[in-house]
Amino acid sequence: MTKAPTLAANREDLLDIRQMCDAFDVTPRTLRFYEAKELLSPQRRGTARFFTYRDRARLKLILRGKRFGFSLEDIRQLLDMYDRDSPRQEAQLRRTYSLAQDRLAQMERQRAELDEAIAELKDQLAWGAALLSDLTKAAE
Amino acid sequence: MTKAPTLAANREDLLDIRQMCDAFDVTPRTLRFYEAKELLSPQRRGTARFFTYRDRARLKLILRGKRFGFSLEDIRQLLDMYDRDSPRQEAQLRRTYSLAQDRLAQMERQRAELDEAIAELKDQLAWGAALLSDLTKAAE
DNA sequence: CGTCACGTTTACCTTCACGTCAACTTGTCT
DNA sequence: AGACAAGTTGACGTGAAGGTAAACGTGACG
Repeated sequence: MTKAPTLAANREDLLDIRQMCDAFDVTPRTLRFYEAKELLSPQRRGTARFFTYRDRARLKLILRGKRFGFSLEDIRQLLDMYDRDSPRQEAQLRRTYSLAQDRLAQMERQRAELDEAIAELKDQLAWGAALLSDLTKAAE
Repeated sequence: MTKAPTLAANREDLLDIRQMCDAFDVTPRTLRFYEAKELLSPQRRGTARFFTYRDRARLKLILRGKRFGFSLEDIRQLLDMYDRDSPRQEAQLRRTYSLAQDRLAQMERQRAELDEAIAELKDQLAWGAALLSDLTKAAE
């Protein structure tokens, strides 16, 4: 099991880079890289970083997105969608909204495909199991 | 709509590189690259390539795998799983089998996560829709 | 027979997502 | 104050997944 990311962190807590790395199993380099790409924006006290609840929520979405094969740039464009209480221009909101609709459609296609892939793989496994049991019998 | 990959191709048909590219919407470079990586093994008449039904089935799986964020190397290891009637050593079969079990578990986790992600996104969309309608009303 | 469109090979180029390393602060312990 | 661990910036390196360009071969057509 990979450890739960929210291990004893309240909404108002700030995590330093090490806690953040341990919580999400990423390297410091990765967090700095995401900050440079404007995917995260930790508080900076002097030069040190402190990651807020918002950063943690975003990082969770980033890592999830990656698992589904989205690029960081793709992900960046969508992250704002999840940012409920940031000020918005209507035009920008409309763009984000329609982008999110597209993404939803894409994810639903992906789900259908995933179901299909799972069914196929199960089929192959059944066949493999049968073949293995044949081999075992033949060896007696 | 992207065109159906199996457009008028029977199991015994051989496709040349152009037909293959058109059918799957990839470039020749990609097909040659996959061949070099031993993901595909088209017939070679002299220097020319002809892609078999097996190649087409494999390419479909390759592209699907990519959409789910798997690397080509990941995919290569699994492709043999789908290769029903290639000769097998028991040891190798067992490895492949257990690898496929792992992959199945991984895909089922991914499916759960995808459902969650879809639910969240829908929620955000509903909220966005409400916000947009507010903005529209306020503008009247 | 020329040439024109494709296909092939080899080699180098590019982008993304980080890893690695050096040089430098900064906080902490003693 | 000295030392040590951790964190930071900046530059450069790397592997995956192709793109691009040059040089050559080859079949089809007029």
